[in-house]
Parts: sequence; C-alpha cells; structure tokens
Amino acid sequence: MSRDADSKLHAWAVLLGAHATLVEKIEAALAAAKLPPLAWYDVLWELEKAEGGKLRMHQLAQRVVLSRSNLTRLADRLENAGLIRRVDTAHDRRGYDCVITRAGLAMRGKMWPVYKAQIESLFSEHVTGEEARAIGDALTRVVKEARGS
Amino acid sequence: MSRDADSKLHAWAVLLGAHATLVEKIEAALAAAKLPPLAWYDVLWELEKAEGGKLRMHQLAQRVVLSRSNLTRLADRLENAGLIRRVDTAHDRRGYDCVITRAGLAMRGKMWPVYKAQIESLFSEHVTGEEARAIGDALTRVVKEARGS
DNA sequence: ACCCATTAGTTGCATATGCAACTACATCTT
DNA sequence: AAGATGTAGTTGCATATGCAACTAATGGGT
Repeated sequence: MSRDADSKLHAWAVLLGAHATLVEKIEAALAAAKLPPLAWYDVLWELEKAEGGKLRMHQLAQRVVLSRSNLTRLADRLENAGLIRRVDTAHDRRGYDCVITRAGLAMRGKMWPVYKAQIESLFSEHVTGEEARAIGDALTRVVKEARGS
Repeated sequence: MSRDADSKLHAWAVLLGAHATLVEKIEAALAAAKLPPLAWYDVLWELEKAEGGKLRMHQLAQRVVLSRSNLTRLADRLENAGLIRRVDTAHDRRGYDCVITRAGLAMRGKMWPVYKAQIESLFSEHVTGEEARAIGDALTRVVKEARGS
C-alpha cells in the first residue's frame, strides 16, 4: 500500500517533469519553423473541433484551461493575426462567439505536422501501446473527476 | 498500428489536459493556504535533495526546467524571502552555489502536506497502482531520451 | 603566455499571465 | 415589474517568463 502510494507520487513527479521537458522542446520546434506557440494551436484546434467552428469565450477558456482574462488577450492576438473572429451572438448581448477563420484553419493545418512530428519523436516512440492506453485511461478519469466534482 | 498511433496521440493530448487542470487546482490550494507557488516548491525540493543542500544555478535551472534568465529572478525572489542564499563557490568565480536555508527547509516542510493532499485527492485516488507504474516507467523513459539525445 | 571560443549568470525588453475590479447584460425572486 | 444576484467579457495592475545582448571568468590550442 505504501508501495502503491509511493509509486503514485512518483508518477506525478515524473509527469510534471515530462510535461515541462516536452513542451519546451515542442515550443522550440514551432518557433524554429516560424510558427505560433502551442497556446494558439490549442485555441484553433478547439474551435475547429467545435460545432460550426465557434465557441463562446468562456467555453473556450475552459477547454484550453486558461483564466478568462488571459483568454481575452490571447483571443486579441489571434484575432489580430486574422485567425479567429469575434462575432456577436443572437441570444446574449453580453457575449461573443469566437469563430475560426479560413486563415485559422490553414494555420492549424500548417502547425499540425510540425507538432505531430514532435509528439511522435519525443513521446510516441518511447511509449508502448499498452502504456499509452494506461496513460489515456487513467488521466481521462483524473480530469473527469477534477472537473466534475 | 494506426490504432496504436492514435492512442499515443490521444495519451499526449490527455496528459496535457490533466497537467493543466491539476496544476491549476494545486496552485489554488497553495494560494488558499497562503503558501508560495509550485515553482518555489520545486526549487526548494531540488536543493533539499541535492548533496549539501546546494546546487549551481545552471544545474538548478536544468532540474526545474526553467530558462536561466527566469531562474535568476525566481532565485531573487526566494533569496529575498530568506529561503535560499547565493554563496560564492571556491572553484569558479563566475558562478554561485544556491543553498537552501533553515527557513527554506521549514517552508518546504509546510508546503508539502498541502501539496501532497492535493496530489492524493486529485491524482492518486483515481489511478490504479498498475497505471501509476506504467506512467512512471513510460515517462521516465521519455524524459531520459528527450534530455539524453 | 595569449587569443578565441565557451560557459555562468544577469539584465533590458517584449510578451504573457492571474487576480481583482469593472461594465454590461441576464435571470431569479418576490 | 423592480431590485438583487449572478454571469460574460474586458481592463488595470503586479508579477512572471523567454530571448537576445551583455559582463565576467574559464579553458583549450597554438
């Protein structure tokens, strides 16, 4: 039991280290290809996945796990770059829909191969299929609990 | 094979989400207990683990995965708070050793229970021992490769 | 011994981030 | 239908972060 507890704390520590190391390398690869940072990718991807390519600001903030104030400015930059647009919604005059533009779709398309290549060489290559499934299952459960309750 | 590739990409995506979600919650818990952020904990812990409670700046930067410039200022804050000290090393007049102070040890001791409680309720509770071992093993390998080559 | 490339660490600058306060609108309660 | 309460999003401010340029010291090659 204490053995288990230790291996869990250890797993968390290693997860932190792996995250930091890989994200740093991925950001470097994107920058080297003169592409925007990972945060931009996340926003574009969430929008592209969403029904009609649009989401409300607060939904987007939740999905990319950013404070709302932070998302406001991130959205400013993306809008400035022409990759998204803010359009008024019919039903709630307080808020907007963020919509991905044609240029946004193109940019995500350009970022993905670079990103994917990094994930594969840094992560996938060194992880077995079984481990990947364990990671996916376990962390899906973790996220669900953390957000649900 | 494509099945495997997908589950690996998926695992990475979930890992990113889990990291963001949990770190956010842990930071909130530390702040609520009027304790310093996670980054401070990392520095203190690396120093405490190290031989003689001291490390060179660049070693510390590597271990906490921070750019050197960033570590300079993080160290400033910690030094300012009396938790670490910078002392000249005998052998290299360019650099310093960062040493953890008595107050630094005490602070890490105060932070750990709060941090640990969060890890357990957010992570350990929802992960089996087997999954934890898979995560630890796989990501240890990943980090080693990413840093080694 | 001397220069050159390298390494350690800090700083200027631009950008990114979170919190709390704010405005504007929506919704609930009575 | 009016006022209280809550929600959407933005902004001011303080802090945090990375990159590139800088200073200082080391070490290797000749």
